[in-house]
Amino acid sequence: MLSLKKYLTEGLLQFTILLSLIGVRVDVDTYLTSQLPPLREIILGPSSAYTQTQFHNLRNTLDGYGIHPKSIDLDNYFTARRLLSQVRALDRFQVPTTEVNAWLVHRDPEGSVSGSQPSSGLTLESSSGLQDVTGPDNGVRESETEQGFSEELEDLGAVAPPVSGDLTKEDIDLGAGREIFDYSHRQKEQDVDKELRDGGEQEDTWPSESAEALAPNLLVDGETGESFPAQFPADVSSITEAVPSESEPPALPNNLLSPLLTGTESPFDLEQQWQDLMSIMEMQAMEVNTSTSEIMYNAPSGDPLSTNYSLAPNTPINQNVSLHQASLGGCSQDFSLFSPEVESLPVASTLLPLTPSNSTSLNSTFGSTNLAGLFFPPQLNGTANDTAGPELPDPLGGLLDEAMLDEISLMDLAIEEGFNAGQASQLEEEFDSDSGLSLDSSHSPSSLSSLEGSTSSSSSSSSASSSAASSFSEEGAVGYSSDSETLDLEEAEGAVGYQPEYSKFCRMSYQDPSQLSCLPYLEHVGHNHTYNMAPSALDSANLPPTSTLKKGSKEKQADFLDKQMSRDEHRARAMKIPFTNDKIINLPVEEFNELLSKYQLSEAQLSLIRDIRRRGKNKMAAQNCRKRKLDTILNLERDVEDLQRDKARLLREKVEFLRSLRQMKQKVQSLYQEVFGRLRDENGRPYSPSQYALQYTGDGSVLLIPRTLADQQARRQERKPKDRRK
DNA sequence: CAAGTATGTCATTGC
DNA sequence: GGGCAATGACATACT
Repeated sequence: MLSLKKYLTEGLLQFTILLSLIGVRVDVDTYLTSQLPPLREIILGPSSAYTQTQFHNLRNTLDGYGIHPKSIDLDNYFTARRLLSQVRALDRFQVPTTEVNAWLVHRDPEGSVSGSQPSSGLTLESSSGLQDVTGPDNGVRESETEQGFSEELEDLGAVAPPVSGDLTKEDIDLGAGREIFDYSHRQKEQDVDKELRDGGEQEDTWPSESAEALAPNLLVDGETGESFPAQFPADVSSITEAVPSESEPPALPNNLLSPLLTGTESPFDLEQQWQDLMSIMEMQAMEVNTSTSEIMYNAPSGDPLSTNYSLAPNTPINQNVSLHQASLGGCSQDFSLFSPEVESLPVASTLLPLTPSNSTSLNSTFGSTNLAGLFFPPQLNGTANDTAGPELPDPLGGLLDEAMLDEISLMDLAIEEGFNAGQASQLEEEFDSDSGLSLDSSHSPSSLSSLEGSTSSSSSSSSASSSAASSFSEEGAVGYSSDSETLDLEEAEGAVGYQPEYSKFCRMSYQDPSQLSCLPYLEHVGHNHTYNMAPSALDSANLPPTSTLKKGSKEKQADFLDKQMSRDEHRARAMKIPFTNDKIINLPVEEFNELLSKYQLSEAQLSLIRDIRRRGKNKMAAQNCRKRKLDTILNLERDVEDLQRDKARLLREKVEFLRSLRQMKQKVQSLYQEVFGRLRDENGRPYSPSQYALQYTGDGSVLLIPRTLADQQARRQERKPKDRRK
């Protein structure tokens, strides 16, 4: 019955409306898809490389490479154990995870990143003394980790029941509704109607209430006055770390964010959002930078060298790696450090610079991963060694830079998606309200008015039985509850054996006679847009049943009914049509023809009867059509709300991801510093960070290699993704 | 009185 | 080809 055209039209309409209402494309899936793998790798898989590092066996290895055995004493041993346990703890780092598995994934067709094994340097061999965290253990860990995520997410309120499938369900509902108005659906609508009417004032106050509800979660930007989620600053801080704000704050946004920003059109004021974001970032830049530098270098906070150094590495990398490149799915070995498992997840990112997607590249990639190179990008090495002096430089600076760059790109995505503080908080509020899927969750005035409109159109009566009447009319999908003359008409028609109001109320009455049982509730429905019966019927209707009434009231009623009669009813009366308009309209064709044949009707009468029938049917069709339209709009509204809720939830999760990632990086960095700082050469002197660096290998061992070698490897690996990209 | 809304009606289309 | 449902467009009444 439904034509293809209609489906297409409605589908396109819905799609268009959805897009326009949402305003911006929700790329969170893409983001998550690309974002998740590294995290998972960090958490689940390759991170074992860290834990497998067997520092407690340093003595043996160091012996062979010229480090004096005496330099590794028991203290070092236990320290290494402690560090090792800390590193292992990274595996259980709590990173929110949800139904990300459901998101569309992309596989990066690009090959693996291969590299050469370090040929020299100190090897910190692994031994059986370390726990094996590979193999089955990973699975256990994964489940544990995910459980931890879930718990944390629940604590954060970031876990929402999947709402996927709603759209599909709605589509089905819509489809069915076009042919037969589902009774339960109507009942629901009508219940909602009732609620809305009962608590109409609530709806009006909703916005303010929601605003109040939002208040606790909001922070107000001191500069812009805009409010943003309380957790947002934490997120921004991670970004702030990545931004070399002290060196060239404006350059980064321009260079990094503009490519994507300009590439997408958003109804939101991106510029304003960016300004807000930058203000937030700048507010936090100072404290984060100083604290981070302190942690990273164990240097006095006042040490300008170390502080500057912590910032300096960011600049060249950020400039070299633009988001534009990242969006091309280019590889960066930096993340391969964390994510040898990336190839096991069909999620090669198109947005993040991490993708050793070839499954064979795991060992080679990871084995060749030059930790020092990661931590000391070439640009950094050159400058840092010169400027930072003998003091421990930032071996993790590069890693952090890259990762932070990702954060920037993610935030850029957030901005691109129209994510601003106000919106996020709003969405957050929506997300908190867990009842979005039900119809009554449509707080929007429009939906309210729509519901009211739908109700009033079908039953404008204010009597006590209005709900029942409305429900009935809704159910009948005709939209017209009949008038006050129902009883009279029934009795009048009863003489003829026809009950027009029944068929009028229950348009499908002749299809489903059982629905007639609901008719008595309609006695007091008090308006009349229906086609009245023939004059004779009307006359008779007004007399006998109301004989107990005063004559004046009867006349008044007659006048009232007269006024309530439709034009066609008047015409029918004028033309002395011998049966009711309801019969004319609602009778099946056969019965209708039969009825006509029973009377000797003039051509004018026949014409009028046909017109009445046509108009009457069309009137009901129009009402049905409008009701359908209304339902469609309501469903779309609900879909939009659902999508917005999903978006808010995903953005929240993104914030959590970033926060966890930042913490993890800081921890790795500090551990690296601690480990490196405790290494001693044969003379018992510490190694210079400017000359040596630690490098993890695929087998879990850690090498202490000269920095020059590390730089070479880093450069080599850096070139490969670029070449492949071309 | 203008604007918005609700409803009826007509014309058209497709089943 | 008639009957009919659906629907866009317009008219009208009402708020």
